[in-house]
Amino acid sequence: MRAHLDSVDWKILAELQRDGRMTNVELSRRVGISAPPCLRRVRTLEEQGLIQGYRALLDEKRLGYDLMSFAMVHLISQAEIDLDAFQRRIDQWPLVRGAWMLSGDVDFIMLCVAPDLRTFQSFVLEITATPNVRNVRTALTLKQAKNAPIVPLEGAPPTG
Amino acid sequence: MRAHLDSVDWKILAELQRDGRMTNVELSRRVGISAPPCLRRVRTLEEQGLIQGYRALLDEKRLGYDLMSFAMVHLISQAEIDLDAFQRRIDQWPLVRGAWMLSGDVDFIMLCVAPDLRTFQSFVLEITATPNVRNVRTALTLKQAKNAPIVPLEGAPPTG
DNA sequence: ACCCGTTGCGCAATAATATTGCGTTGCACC
DNA sequence: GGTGCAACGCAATATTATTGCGCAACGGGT
Repeated sequence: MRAHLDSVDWKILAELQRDGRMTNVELSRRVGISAPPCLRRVRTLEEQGLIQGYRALLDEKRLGYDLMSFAMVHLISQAEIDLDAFQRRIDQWPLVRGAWMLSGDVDFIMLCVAPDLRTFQSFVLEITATPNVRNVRTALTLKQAKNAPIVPLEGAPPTG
Repeated sequence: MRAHLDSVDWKILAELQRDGRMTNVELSRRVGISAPPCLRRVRTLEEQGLIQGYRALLDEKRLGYDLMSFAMVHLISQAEIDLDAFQRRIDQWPLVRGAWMLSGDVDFIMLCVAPDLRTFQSFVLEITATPNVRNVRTALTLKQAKNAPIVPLEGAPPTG
């Protein structure tokens, strides 16, 4: 397995990040090699876990999730076992799209969706009622100002 | 064009959200119709904008972006023209992966990546030096606790 | 400098998938 | 009961994915 990614690999990642359903023929054309080695590279990137998967990007508003909000959670105990317990709790909440453990003031920040404010409010109550939760602050999003591909790839690795 | 999504459409969205590169043959098998109408539905969903695109999910850590952080920005003026100006600024920052305009205390929250702390610090200085920015608070992420598909779809629309 | 193992390329052939055309069916609305 | 629409699925074709294989480039060891 290739130890280091070359410029063709970076191009592949950038292209698939931009359009994950591009055909391999088109992809190979764009990165400048023929289709078979291109596909082999993609498979290798997938096996290495550098490509973790592919997702369709949906319009959540038009699918009934009008509301998107951040929820910032302070816990009472930050012991590892308690952090783990809270993460397992997060996994079980379907309204939580993304979540991050933070350094500093707030312990977790969660990105949540909900069909309406009432649903969201009762969800916040549920979070608040969760063991080890000290308090929850929320911030409704008014508008998504940017939704860029995961990693900024302009053809060159960030470390040179 | 179908006014309302039926259960097959929801299944398609759920499946493509989970695996955006699934072949149409496999997809059609999973949603229980034959391949041609399945593909036609997918195209329609794309044209309607309900499917906005497809993305490969990359492992940002292993691609050299060790650091992920939130940046919460207070602006001085919240006049529409100033909000728009700041959004255009956001678009030009490649380290910003996602950004949301918020209600309440903070005006914008931005999800940023960087190869290292030094790069991130100088980026924060750049944000701070941006016109109309009152202050920036940052919170480094220690760990991504969840990265779920955009919309929770368990086969049924949220509104019934 | 040469040999040799390794790696990755691309051509060509095959397998699988996407896409189109078309006839049929179910259903709402006269 | 007829008619038009919408969506289905079959079958045919076009396009794409995948595999096998031979060749060229590179690097290490003699």
